[in-house]
Amino acid sequence: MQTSPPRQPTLDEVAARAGVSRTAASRVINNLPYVSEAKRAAVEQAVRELGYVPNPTARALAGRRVGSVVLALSSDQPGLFADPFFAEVTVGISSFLEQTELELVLLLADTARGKERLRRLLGSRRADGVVLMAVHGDDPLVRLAEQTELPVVFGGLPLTGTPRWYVDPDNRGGARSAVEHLVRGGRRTIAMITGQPDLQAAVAREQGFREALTLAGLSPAALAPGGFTQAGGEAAMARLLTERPDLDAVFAANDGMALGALRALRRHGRRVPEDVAVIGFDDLGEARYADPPLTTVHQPVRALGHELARVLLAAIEGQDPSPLILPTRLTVRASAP
Amino acid sequence: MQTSPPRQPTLDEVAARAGVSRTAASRVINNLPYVSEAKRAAVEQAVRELGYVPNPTARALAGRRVGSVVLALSSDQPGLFADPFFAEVTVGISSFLEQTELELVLLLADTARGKERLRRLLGSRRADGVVLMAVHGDDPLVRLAEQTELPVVFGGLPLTGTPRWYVDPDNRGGARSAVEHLVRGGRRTIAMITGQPDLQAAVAREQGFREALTLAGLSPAALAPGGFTQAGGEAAMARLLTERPDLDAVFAANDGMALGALRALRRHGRRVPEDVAVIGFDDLGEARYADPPLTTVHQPVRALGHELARVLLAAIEGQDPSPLILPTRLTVRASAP
DNA sequence: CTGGCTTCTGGAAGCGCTCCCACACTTCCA
DNA sequence: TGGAAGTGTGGGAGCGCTTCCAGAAGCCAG
Repeated sequence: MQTSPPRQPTLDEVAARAGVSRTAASRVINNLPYVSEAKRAAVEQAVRELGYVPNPTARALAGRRVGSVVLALSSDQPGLFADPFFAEVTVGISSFLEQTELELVLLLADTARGKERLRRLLGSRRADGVVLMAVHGDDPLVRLAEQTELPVVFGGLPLTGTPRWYVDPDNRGGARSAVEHLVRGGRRTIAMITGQPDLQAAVAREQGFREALTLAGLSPAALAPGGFTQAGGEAAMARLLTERPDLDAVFAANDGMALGALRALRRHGRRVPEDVAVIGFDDLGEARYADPPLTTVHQPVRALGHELARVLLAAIEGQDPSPLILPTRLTVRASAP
Repeated sequence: MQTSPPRQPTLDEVAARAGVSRTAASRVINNLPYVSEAKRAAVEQAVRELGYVPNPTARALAGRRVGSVVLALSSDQPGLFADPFFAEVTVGISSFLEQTELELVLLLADTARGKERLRRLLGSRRADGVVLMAVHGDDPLVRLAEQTELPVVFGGLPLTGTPRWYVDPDNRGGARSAVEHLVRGGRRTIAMITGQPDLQAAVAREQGFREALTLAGLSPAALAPGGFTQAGGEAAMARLLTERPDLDAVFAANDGMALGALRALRRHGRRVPEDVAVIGFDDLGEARYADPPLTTVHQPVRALGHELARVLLAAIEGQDPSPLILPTRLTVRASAP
């Protein structure tokens, strides 16, 4: 036997207690004009006394906004979210949303079911907006996302086309700065471990790599795909060493692959950085603790999340925020001094 | 000028098209009895033709369930969610929820505002249930969570008290198995790098450490807190070496600290495992790639998420699922063969 | 054929809120 | 001094769904 369930007070109860109409009470709650100071005060007191909290469900049904935004990863790799990159982005988004009343819904669409859910979501007003990340190659969701009236902000560009709203790290510039650093350090035989070719970030990093080499009058010593994983990077490095035993530097499209490369180099008896310099991309904490500590292109991951949320909010509010390219910056450590 | 917004069809429209009452249509949608086969078929066809999708907001308002569960981290460390542990748990939860219609709301309550939001959430029916993780020492939310009628499942036990529903890895047993392994390997002077004393997991791991030593007729060589961070682990290891230069093994309460310990040991010229064996806890991927690869207590993190979701669902459905202790298992690698 | 089941059926009352609108009362300026 | 414009005020119609309830229809034992 319980005491009667302490039902949440409703707006009607607040209004009754304050001696005003529900409409007036609603205006006070939402901080709208056309309420006298006296009534405003009365309502505010009633709210305090009753511990009133607006019911977001009712609000969503009656009004336009739903009160939540979705962070969706549309990937083909189950568990991709476990990548620390996304966790950091999520923290950034969440910390921005904390200043608002919006809730963050996580939609990890890495299965057919998940994708179906995301598709349905885009076609209906069940959230106020969507941050869409990790879209691969020809993901049909990209087109869907562009057609829906729901504001969709892309975290990272899709492989083709340019969405209306996006926030993207400067992948090309970052890759370029890495290569420039290697060239400045006297390296001439520079290879690259590339990421997945159906990810725009991987393509852009490879582009930057090639550009910088061309500008320096060099050409790539070799390239090998590493699939953005540590194991893949290790294998790729081994292949590169076979192909170009004379290479004196390698640029990996992310830190995980760079760490794998370090392992492979060690196993093959190459000293880092004396024989081979290594540069990664991301700077996600693990880089600092690598052995040797990894020189890497830092990207402001948490800021990325922050900006994604900011842009999405602006879009929801009917503004037309401009897309954003976030600067990246080379962090020099021992692996490529 | 836009074409008319392609509003989502409503249940009324489905009912009209199928030539039945809204009530009947609702019954079909919810798979309830008392609808003739003929009407059922008609409604199903109308649903297909119209592409009808129930509006969860309206559903939530009218019915009892809200259609979402909350994953809340009540911590004092902003950005704690960036810890790969939580990302993995989240993946586990999400993959379980994918089989249901429930959405996952993320509430990172690491600020006063966030905690206030969590408090309000617990006091209102704005979600169907809550998974609460990372509660520290005397977090007042624990009491609140126990009082609310909202089902709350704890991921990891709070420091004091035993909640009605929880899923917890076998921290004590895992720590014990680590120490037993060290003792079996001939180590006698065993130190520990402990976690934060206001986390039950840290306390339990220290307990297991002490128990196993006692059982082996030994006593702790030394203990030093490492705050669960890599940098903290590194500093702690340095202190341990000063205090007990003769130690031949160290158990760290998580992998991050163990990695820090590896660095410190290397810097101090100790060989791992020849001079000092190192064991960590968690086995989160980074352990495999450490140098040397880290022996560590594996805990089934994704399964933890999975079970949390399962238990929560059962609780929501009015059952009284039993709490769960998930087994941990020592993974032997080179740092403590 | 009657009464008592069980199975259908749909009207109507909400869930708690927002917002349109009609109306009242002030200003303020031509 | 009339009325346009600005400020308060609350009634009421929804938002799209679930669910209660009253009643119709079908079925079988007595």
